[in-house]
Amino acid sequence: MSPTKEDYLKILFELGGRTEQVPNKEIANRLSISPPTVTEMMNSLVKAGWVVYTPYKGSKLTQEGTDYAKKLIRKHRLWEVFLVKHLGFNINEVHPEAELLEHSTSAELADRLEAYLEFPEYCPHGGAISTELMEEQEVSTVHLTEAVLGEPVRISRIVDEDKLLQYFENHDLRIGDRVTVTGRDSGLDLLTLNHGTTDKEIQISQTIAQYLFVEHI
Amino acid sequence: MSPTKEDYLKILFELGGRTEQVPNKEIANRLSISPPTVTEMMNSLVKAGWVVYTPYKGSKLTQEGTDYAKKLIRKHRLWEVFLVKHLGFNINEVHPEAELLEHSTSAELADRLEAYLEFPEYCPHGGAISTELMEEQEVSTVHLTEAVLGEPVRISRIVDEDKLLQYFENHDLRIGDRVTVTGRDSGLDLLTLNHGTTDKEIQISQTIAQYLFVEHI
DNA sequence: TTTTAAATTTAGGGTAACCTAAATAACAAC
DNA sequence: GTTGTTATTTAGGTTACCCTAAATTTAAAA
Repeated sequence: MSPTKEDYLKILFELGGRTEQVPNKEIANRLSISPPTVTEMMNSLVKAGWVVYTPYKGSKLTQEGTDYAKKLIRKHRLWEVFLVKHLGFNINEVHPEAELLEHSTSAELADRLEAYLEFPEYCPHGGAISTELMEEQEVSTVHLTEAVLGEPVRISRIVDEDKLLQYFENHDLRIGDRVTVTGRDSGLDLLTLNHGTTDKEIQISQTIAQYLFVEHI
Repeated sequence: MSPTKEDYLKILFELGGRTEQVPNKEIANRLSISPPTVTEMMNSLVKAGWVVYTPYKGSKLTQEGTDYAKKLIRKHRLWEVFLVKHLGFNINEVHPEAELLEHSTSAELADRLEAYLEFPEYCPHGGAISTELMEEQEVSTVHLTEAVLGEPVRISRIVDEDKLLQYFENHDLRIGDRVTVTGRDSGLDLLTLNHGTTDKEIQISQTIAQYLFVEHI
């Protein structure tokens, strides 16, 4: 498996490819490559058994593909914990480092690293580390955009892209914070929140709010 | 820089390409690739300024190439220290792991790792970590095959290839051990040693003895 | 000095992973 | 249901890194 192919599997997982068909365009956008390249790669991933592909519709991960993606994400998150906890990296610096390291990590190394870190449950962005917890987290959390109006939720995970982290940081939104969605304007792409601790009103883009995962409390 | 090109630079350094012209065949052997591939790659490394290449003769590293190779070797050795000291890996298991990790390590990460490890001087195989110490070590150590007959030496470094480590381990040769070369038979490719601690006689292949570096004491 | 052996290069080819431009399919709007 | 827009695929091309077979250069041996 090449790092390139591994990236496709991971992105597919992150875009919901475990349960739904992910259109090529989404993958092309996330990886900043052209759509024809995605088509080509999907055919190759199908041949290798990682993906089921329906032309013009999109791709879904097979069970093997899902398992592989989860292992990669686990490695990624383990490295993030190490980089933050032991090497003193800032939370919004670790993503690109872990992105590289995950592809160079054997199963043996991942297991030993996990033990060394004393079996952390979550990465610095709130993502579950054990593959079992990953499933659970997927069920129990929803995109902030899907939270019920007026009901308080707790921020449990932030998709770790450095620019997004900066955006949420700038709006005083952090893991563990309690917020309540008070308004939604799809026309203006706006989401209005009430911050549980400061009781301040916060406005963020609905599109970007998709990258925040919350749990009802 | 691709991991592939990085490997070429590192091998070149290890084969003495800092001071001497290394023939293509040696590189081909060490990387287990065909000679034409080496020729092709050398032309590419020349164009990028890492290497000076004389057709039919061999290649030497430029100053930039040397510096780059040293940085890679430093990263490699830092990871080895981490894997052995903190993750409990066996010394002869760490080489392949570090071989992968070194290519995914930013300068920032290397520096932080080094500090975390409390600035170790040597890797588990006795190789110097700081780029300055690397130069010094190169001057002060010689291949075991070049040790003066009858004069005691101390084993200071073992080239870290798992198979070699096993070979030396099997002959009770470890870093720090004092030995004296008592005989040399180039026809039979044999080197006879006296082990300083056990006073036993040891016979090893001269070809393989090149991968042991010693210091006169 | 000529011959022979070994190392190296040239020639020609393959796969992976990218690209652009053009053709086609899907879907939404009228 | 035709039309137009958007997504996707097909066609054809590029670069990096690998290969084998054949030609060439170098160096050693006769």
